[in-house]
Amino acid sequence: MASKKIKTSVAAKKFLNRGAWTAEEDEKLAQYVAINGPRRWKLIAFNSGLNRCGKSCRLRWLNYLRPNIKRGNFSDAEDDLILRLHRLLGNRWSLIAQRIPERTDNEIKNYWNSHLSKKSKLMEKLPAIPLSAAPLQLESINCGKETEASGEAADLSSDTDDKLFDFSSKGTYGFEWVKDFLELEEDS
DNA sequence: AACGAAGTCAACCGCTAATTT
DNA sequence: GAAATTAGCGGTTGACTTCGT
Repeated sequence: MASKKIKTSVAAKKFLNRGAWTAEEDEKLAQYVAINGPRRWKLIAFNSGLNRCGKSCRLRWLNYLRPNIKRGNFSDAEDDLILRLHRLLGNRWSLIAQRIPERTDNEIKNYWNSHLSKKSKLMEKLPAIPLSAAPLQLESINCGKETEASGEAADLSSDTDDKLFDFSSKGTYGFEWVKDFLELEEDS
């Protein structure tokens, strides 16, 4: 059954649009999601008249069309925060993104791969130099946004250091947990 | 000006987890 | 409880742009 399903899926894919989204497609998707909400992406893809798969629609919405997405250059504070979060969380891009307002996991991942991974390696070679010469400017980032994601990363809370990884008790963008982490880091 | 190398980033793929039936 | 469906994640690809020669 699975193989039949795969064959159907491959055949169907031949007729789906791929590649870059047009402004017209963006508009269709945005309109449909505004009315019906961002769920059941397969239905969204079908009902909105977009010749795209649901996965593609979801990605486009999450990374470009949804409100409150900041695009363009990363600030020094964001750089610094990403570097620190990556040291803490590794390649858990979605977790990192949840703590950097208005940035998507895909954008952060790309930014890390093209910019920060080099910077990070450089830092490792120069351990005496702190990650940032300036103190982390948490206030400069929009911290007021409490979201549904406050309970995410609960899986991490079962890790070795419960206090450090207990995100559930902090506001998603409160950054209190980051301060806790940085204090622990500095003490060691 | 022309060309190749390197960098960037939007989009896709495969997989797993979560949810629904 | 099992199967099917949906959502979400991280890695990778490939088109496009920029840079260096």
